[in-house]
Amino acid sequence: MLRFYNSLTRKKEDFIPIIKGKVSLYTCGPTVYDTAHIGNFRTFLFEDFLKRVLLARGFEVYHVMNITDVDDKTIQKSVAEGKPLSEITEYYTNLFKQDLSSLKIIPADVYPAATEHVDAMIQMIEQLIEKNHAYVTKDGSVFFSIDSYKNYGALTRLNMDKMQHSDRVSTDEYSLDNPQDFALWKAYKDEDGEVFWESPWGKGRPGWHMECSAMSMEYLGDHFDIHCGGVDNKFPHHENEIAQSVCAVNTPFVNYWLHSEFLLVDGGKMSKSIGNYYCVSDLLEKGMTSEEIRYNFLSAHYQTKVNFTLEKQHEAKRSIHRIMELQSRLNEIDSDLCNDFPLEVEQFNDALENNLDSPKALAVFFDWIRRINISMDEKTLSNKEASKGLKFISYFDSIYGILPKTDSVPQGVLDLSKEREGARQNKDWEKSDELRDQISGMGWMVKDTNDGPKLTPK
RNA sequence: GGCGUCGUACCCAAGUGGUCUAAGGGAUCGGUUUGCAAAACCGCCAUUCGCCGGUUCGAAUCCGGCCGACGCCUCCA
Repeated sequence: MLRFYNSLTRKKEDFIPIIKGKVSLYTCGPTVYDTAHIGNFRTFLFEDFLKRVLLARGFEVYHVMNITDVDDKTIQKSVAEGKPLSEITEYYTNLFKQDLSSLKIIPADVYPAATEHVDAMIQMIEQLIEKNHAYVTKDGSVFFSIDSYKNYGALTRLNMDKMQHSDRVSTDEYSLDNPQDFALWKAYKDEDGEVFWESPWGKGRPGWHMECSAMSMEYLGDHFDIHCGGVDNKFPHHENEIAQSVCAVNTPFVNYWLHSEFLLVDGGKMSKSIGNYYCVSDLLEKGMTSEEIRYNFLSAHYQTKVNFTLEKQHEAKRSIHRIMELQSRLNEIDSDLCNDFPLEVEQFNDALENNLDSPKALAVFFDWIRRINISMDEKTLSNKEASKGLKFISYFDSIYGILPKTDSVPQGVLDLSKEREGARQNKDWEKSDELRDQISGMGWMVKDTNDGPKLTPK
């Protein structure tokens, strides 16, 4: 039985989907005003892991990830660069999708963009006004009245009376019923340039939280299974989303809220000014592979902070190597075809089902690796067990996605290796070592085994 | 100021009342293997879980205090 830690109840709960065997999943996507950084991708990678576990446990998953393509930052950028909003957002949306695919993240079923769902948002805002949960201000903005929703603050348990106001509360909010009311619709201002939509309240654009409520409802229905995001989105984003959605349709909104913790870099929050700021492409350029990035993120539990440092690449590289080494050892055995898994798969699944305990599952997997290696060293591994092992590895990788595709050995390297074998037969060690260096220079390693040389990528 | 998360070996990191004299990975060291290296494989590596008290037959796990780190507090995953 799958169990998740539900942020809403602050308990680990059995996962029971609304419709048996099916899961409706909504994950907060990026604001496409700049390149997403690896902190963002920690969350997306956690969501990918969740999805892969759901799929592996036999659920049918319908996954929606929004693209926020209109907000202050996107508008600012489009004005600053003198380009239409859509040009900016399309550019960064494409970059985002490239990064997703380079990290081997399974794509969502839909990526709805906020700007394509403004009508649905307007409709929802009208419903809220009608039910007295929202009101129009003089300038033509619409605000949600948090006093109209008794359970406001349930997710984060914030005491609204004691909250210290940050100086970001702008002066034009003096007209609000409650200074903490949030915008559903923002009236047009000059700095918005060409960005506006017509609405019953005049020109303007939707507030940030609105898109997730309107789009999740459109694609997943009023009430769905899982909503994910980073912890920082609990407040205000998710809190506001709940308020809007519940008040608009009077049904429960989301059953399970899952939040992933922050990624720290060199012990602190990533920030451009400190310079500890990485994008996926930065890491790839530094020679880190997408598998190594996945390993680093997935070797910690999603609810703990991960401190990312470049030195961790080594650990990832060695661990991945170890798995691949076993895989290639097993591949050399004539294995009987069989559909079973080793016993350890049960513990492995238990760990995953227990709130996605990926480090624990990894530990089980590495325990199994040691057992099989010992058994192979003692030459007591049966063909059937070898076959089970290969199945286990591929099942493992269907969830972690950390084994790179193995390249076939280039002909040039094969030729050199053959030449080196000749030199070794003649005990011409000098020439042999020279050829080994040459092969190494081409990115391949030679291992001299009892069955002849084996070539592996470095 | 309010709310919250966390502190486990040299590093990373599970475990949240008994099977814990605490998984797993990396590094180091020792060994097997090897023409030699490299790689691979095996073994070793915390009587102890930030500190101090308490509850309990029993605590890394629960409670209180202290110290330390980090985050959120109106548009940052």
